[in-house]
Amino acid sequence: MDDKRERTRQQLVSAAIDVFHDNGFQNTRISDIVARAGLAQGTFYLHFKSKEKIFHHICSEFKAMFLSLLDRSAADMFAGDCLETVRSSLQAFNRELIALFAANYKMAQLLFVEGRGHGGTFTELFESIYSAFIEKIVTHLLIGRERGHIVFDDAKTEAAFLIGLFDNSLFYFLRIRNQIDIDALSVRMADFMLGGLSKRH
Amino acid sequence: MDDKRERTRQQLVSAAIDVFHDNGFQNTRISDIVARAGLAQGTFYLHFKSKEKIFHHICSEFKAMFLSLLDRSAADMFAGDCLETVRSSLQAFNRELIALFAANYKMAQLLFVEGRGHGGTFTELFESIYSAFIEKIVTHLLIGRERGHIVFDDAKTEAAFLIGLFDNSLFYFLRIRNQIDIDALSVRMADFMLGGLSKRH
Amino acid sequence: MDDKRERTRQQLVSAAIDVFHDNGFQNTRISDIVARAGLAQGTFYLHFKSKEKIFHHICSEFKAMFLSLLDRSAADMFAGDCLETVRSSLQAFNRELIALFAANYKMAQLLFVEGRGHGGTFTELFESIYSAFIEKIVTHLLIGRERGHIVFDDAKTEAAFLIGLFDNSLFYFLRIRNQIDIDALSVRMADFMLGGLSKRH
Amino acid sequence: MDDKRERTRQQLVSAAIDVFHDNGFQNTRISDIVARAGLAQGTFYLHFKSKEKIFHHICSEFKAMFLSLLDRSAADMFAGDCLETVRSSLQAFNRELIALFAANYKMAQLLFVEGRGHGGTFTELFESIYSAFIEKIVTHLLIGRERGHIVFDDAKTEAAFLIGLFDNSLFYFLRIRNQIDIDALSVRMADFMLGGLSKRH
DNA sequence: GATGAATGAGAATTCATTCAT
DNA sequence: AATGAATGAATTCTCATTCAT
Repeated sequence: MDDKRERTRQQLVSAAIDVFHDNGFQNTRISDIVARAGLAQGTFYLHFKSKEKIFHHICSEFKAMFLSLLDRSAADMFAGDCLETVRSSLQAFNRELIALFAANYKMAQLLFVEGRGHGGTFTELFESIYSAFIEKIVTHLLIGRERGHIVFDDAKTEAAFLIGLFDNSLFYFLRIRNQIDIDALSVRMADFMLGGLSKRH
Repeated sequence: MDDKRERTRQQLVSAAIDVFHDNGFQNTRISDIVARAGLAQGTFYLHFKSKEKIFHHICSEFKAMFLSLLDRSAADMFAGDCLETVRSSLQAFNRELIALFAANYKMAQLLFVEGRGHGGTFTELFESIYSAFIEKIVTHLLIGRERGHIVFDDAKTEAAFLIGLFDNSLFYFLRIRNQIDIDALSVRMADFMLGGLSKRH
Repeated sequence: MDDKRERTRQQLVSAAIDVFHDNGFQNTRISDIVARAGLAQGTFYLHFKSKEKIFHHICSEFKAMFLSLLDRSAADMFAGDCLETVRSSLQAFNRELIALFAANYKMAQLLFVEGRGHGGTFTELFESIYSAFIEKIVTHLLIGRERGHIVFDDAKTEAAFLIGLFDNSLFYFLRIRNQIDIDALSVRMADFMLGGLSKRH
Repeated sequence: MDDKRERTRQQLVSAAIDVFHDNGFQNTRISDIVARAGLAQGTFYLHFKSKEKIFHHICSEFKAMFLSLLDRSAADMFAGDCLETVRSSLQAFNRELIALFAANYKMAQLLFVEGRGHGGTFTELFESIYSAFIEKIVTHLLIGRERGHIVFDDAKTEAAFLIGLFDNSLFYFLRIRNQIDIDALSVRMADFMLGGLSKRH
């Protein structure tokens, strides 16, 4: 039955997420993955050609979810009629994004930590997701500026600000504090973002 | 002569910074370091016990510079009389911090990228520097709030925002854009930060 | 199959006994062992963590046989009714001991030669077996003295005499002469021992 | 001055005896020797070509003392007129031999432990001294038998008995008990030896 | 002669990958 | 498909020996 094959594969993936997260990609041995999955060494190679491939598979899964969320949900980030509409769409966007990261915390951390490394095998993957993020934010920032809600010179700089703010907060809450209040954070984050993007008075 | 020993050691450190930065910590072999330094394999072990130790040495060097800058320069970050004074001290602080990171770009990236990884040998080092950063920012945020310059609920959340903003911008400018206008960035960053921390109107 | 694993392990052990015996422990490289066993380098580490561990394993195996023989066979060494009974039990004991050493000549030599070295990793193992030997002999010497068959002041001194006599004879016959007449040697050894332990007249 | 050169050489030899004894030949590094001697690494090679050479030097020194003692002192071991004369010359011989070993305990142990190992670099040295010992004993045993003081079949077997008795007792007293009563031991040893070599009655 | 930093060959060890069962 | 023992290339690390000062 193909179900069985698929189940084994899923065991491998889920074990890999765990041990990659616990030990990092480089410190993880194939033997760690199969041990956690309760399978034999050789079984791994029936499903993935290498450690890189399974890591890629995991990251791609998250990348797909992430890009799909961006498309679906970023649409009216800064596009509202008045500032309060903008604020609430930004809150909503933040909330969805934070929720996605929180629900897939380990995958997200893997991609954003391991991928960021220099010379890593995953730089390409990371940069594709990072620039998609930047581009999407830039697009919406420009819309927001056009509508007069926000003010800035260089959209990419601001996008870098926003992404850093977002990324590091999740790092802080999920890894350092080990808990997160999604609603409160998305609201406060939206306020900070809008404050930062507002006209200086 | 002790000069000779010290010179060799410096060659190793500087070669290590380069190859760690180019290939990442894990992808670097001792043989890469000594090859870049133009020394023999065994020479490495005369100076450092392992790859971990030399990485630690490098990060500690940067950590020391970083903490000393924090102590020296963060003092009046939010402590001015009026908002404009605050703005200019924040700009000054940003400028110094960016300059430090830019001048020691490779070391900084090593610590903030490799150190962030899970299960890495350097998590502890990274977290010590990260929490020092958080604590320092928190202290000054509280002063700034007391003086009425800024507004917020939870200082640590705001600190995470600020650090993320800072860290990711440098990542973006130094690695993706490969150049940086320190003055412009420190000014814009200070504006965004103050905007984000201001009363919502 | 577990049989296969076990067979490989036995190949390693038996190859190790040979090369340790030929070259000595220190002069033996893991590569010598696997080469003799016709296996790959890595295979060694599937079964033993290090050269020390396999040596320990080998010595322990011999130690177990030795101690079991002591328990089984030393019982009435000096416990007979008359001197002639004592003589023949001593002969029997010698014969068994010599036979054990002859049958496991290489292991015995390893333990008694390599183990005796100072600062070696095996001093502890050797001394445990040496003192077990001493204690056992002492016990029986005391019985023999009680029954009036033998005469001496300090049992441990005499035990050291007997063990030296035994150990060095085997060394001489097995290594220097390269052959041994077990029956003749055990008889002559018993005579010498009883002569040495008898009342001076 | 050549005195200085000689003094440095002596420091090396004496340090080497100590560390060889503490760690065994193989576990001793040149760096251990020079560290103990308080000299620089390179200095070693001004005096000895290798670790083997200095070990050889040390053993040869002891070998010379040993062979000279054998020549000087074994002469009338079993040559006396009556058994009591034989007994006292044997005691005297034992006493001198034990004294030599006790005074040069570390050198003696080195030769008799390290040298005995298989495949060692020193097997030749050890065997030359061992067979000189055997030959000397055999010579005198034959004299003793001729004079009717002692009884045996094969002189080499008996020589192996005597040497083992001697060697192992010193091992026991010097290394295990860590003290030795030379007079008592030489007397008791002579008695045991003569008893063992006497006619069975 | 003495120094001690540098060398590099050689040995141990790890682990991704293969393959017979 | 699954197993897990075996493989061997790749890497770290040690230390006797050399050599410039």
